[in-house]
Amino acid sequence: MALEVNRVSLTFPDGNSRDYDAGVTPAEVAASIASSLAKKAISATVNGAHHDLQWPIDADASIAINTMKDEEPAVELIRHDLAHIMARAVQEIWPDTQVTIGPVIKDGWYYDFDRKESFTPEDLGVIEKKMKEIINKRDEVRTEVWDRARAIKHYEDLGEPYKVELINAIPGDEPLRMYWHGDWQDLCRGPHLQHTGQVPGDSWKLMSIAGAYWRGDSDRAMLQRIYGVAFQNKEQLKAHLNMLEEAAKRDHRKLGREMDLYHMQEEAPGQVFWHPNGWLIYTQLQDYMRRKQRAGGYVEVNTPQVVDRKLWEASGHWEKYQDHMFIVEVDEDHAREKSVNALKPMNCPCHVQVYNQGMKSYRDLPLRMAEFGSCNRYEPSGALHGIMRVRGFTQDDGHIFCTEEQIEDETAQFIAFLSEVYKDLGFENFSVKFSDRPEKRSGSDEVWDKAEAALLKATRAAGIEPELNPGEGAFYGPKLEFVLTDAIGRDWQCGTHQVDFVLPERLDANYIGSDGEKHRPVMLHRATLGSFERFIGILIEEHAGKLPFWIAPRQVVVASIISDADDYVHEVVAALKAVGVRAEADIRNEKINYKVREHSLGKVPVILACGAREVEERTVSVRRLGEKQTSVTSLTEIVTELEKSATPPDLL
RNA sequence: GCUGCUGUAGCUCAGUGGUAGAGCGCGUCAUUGGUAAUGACGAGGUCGGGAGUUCAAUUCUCCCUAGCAGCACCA
Repeated sequence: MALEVNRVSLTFPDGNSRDYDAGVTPAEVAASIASSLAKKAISATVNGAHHDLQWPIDADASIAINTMKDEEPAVELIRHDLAHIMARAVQEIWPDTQVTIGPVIKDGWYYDFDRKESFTPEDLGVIEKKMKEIINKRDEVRTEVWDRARAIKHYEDLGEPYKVELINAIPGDEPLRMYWHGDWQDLCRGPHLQHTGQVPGDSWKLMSIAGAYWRGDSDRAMLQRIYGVAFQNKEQLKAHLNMLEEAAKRDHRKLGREMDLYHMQEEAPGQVFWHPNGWLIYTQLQDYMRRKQRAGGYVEVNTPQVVDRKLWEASGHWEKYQDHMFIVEVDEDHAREKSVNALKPMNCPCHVQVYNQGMKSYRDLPLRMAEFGSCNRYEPSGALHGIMRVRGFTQDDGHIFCTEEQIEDETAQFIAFLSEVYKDLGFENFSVKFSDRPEKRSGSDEVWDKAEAALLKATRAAGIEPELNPGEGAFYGPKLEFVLTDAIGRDWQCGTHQVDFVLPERLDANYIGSDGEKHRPVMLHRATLGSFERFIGILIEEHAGKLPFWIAPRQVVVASIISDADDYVHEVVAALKAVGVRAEADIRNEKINYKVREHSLGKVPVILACGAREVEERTVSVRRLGEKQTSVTSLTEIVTELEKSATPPDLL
């Protein structure tokens, strides 16, 4: 047969297909359809994958040409090209800067640079201006595939060692793709736009500068990272910036002050001084959890705060976490040496001590042991964050001692338990992550295989397909993490459920089986809220301070409109208090407008105003937080209604 | 812990090489007002801590400390 060019058949979204010469690029395909499409095209989706317009197609495929109207590819390319354009701008302004990597992230992108001088906030404006110039130049974007040696030589000659290292880290003989935005070049997987002018000039913004370790390794160079956000159009950018502004108002640190919940001070970094309002939330939550746990078959214990290092050595924590423990040394008069203790950083070893008292039978299992355990961890200074990441906190901790056969059922029960609690507290959705064996760990691979398999199986049996978090498990076992997000979308692990075959071994826990022999129990570490501190922080941000009535620290303010109503106000407050509602009188000599404003800012859910009319009719004027409307209700009715609202959900 | 930024009245923030200012809040007085700020007057600060430079430091330099953003860490 004579030599002929191979043909490929491309199928379009409408189901029609057309034949092209093999090696045809999506750009050529677009041009073959319409020149207007060729102009508007930004990329293609080929067999479901995002494809550069310049990448040749060698086999039959499905194809869709993307334009700026296609949100997903458009946003992806805008952000990705902006990363390159920003890097080009930075190198044009400061040629001694070295470039590293610049990926697309949620809402935008970042790029990491190595430069002697620090970028200043003012520099962001300068860079933005240069980026706009580059966009206006409408420079062509080109791409070529290079072999490894050529690429390495290229970057060595340019004095870009980070790029050389990146290439060396790319596995095997994978071809390397090079991109040019005008004359500026970067190593990049792609795809990219056709020219810089396809990036909208006004739908993005540089946000901040921060440090970041090269390749995420704290032993390596600290680079300077510039973050940007980008969207399809100006309106979306505006909406995003507006959202951030609104989110800042929900920050628990701001609301904590405004609602007078707690404070922190220099003498006790990372530790909370709870004020009456905050402590009300805390105790309300604790009372609720205590009831739930009792109903869930847990026994509650309490264990010491200061514990000799011997126990931590036995558990393995001394070896692995000593730097993160608060050490307490005590000189004892007649002792040969100082006694060295640590504030407990967690409760598990203590719970095993309680378990180990007396003989346990298989009939005692599963033994569910709970403690509101106060812990102290010397967290790195940079990790502290309001009350969400602290050095002194209390876990709603629990350890379930059980047999291997009981793991699955106990896991399923816990997931159901946690879901109920989260729902009661206003969290319908949460993400679940599965963390498997870390590099630094105790226990044999065989034990880990068993633990991971058991936990995963139980989770799936509970109808949850967790997101995989490789290598993030605890040193003694795999973890299930229940993650909630704060006002600006940062993830926080709250609940956790962990399988542990290691600690019972190290601390010699056992039980007598039905065979009359000693056996090792499995330990399940679990916390529902995680810590009260973090959970309350999340709770405040989730509800923007407008907490569910039953958990709100201040529930009702009864405000007088005229002083002739004062006696009646006190009567209303007394009636509410009598049924367990947290009510306070406000009979200050102030106008009702003033009182309403002040208590609204204080996030009081219900304001009951009383004037001459209410006194006369034995009613109250009800104003609920967030509503402009008021309504008049009889005293007896509102007392009944608020009594019900104040009842915790588990008691309804 | 690392990089950068910040720390002035209870809060939010201005300001200056010659020991400080606003608004809100707080106190007093007047006002009894119907659903997000009534008015007048008044009190309140070793300008995060220490050292240095200087005739003089809240201001400039260095160290420490705490906070903020991100990274790293998170039993």
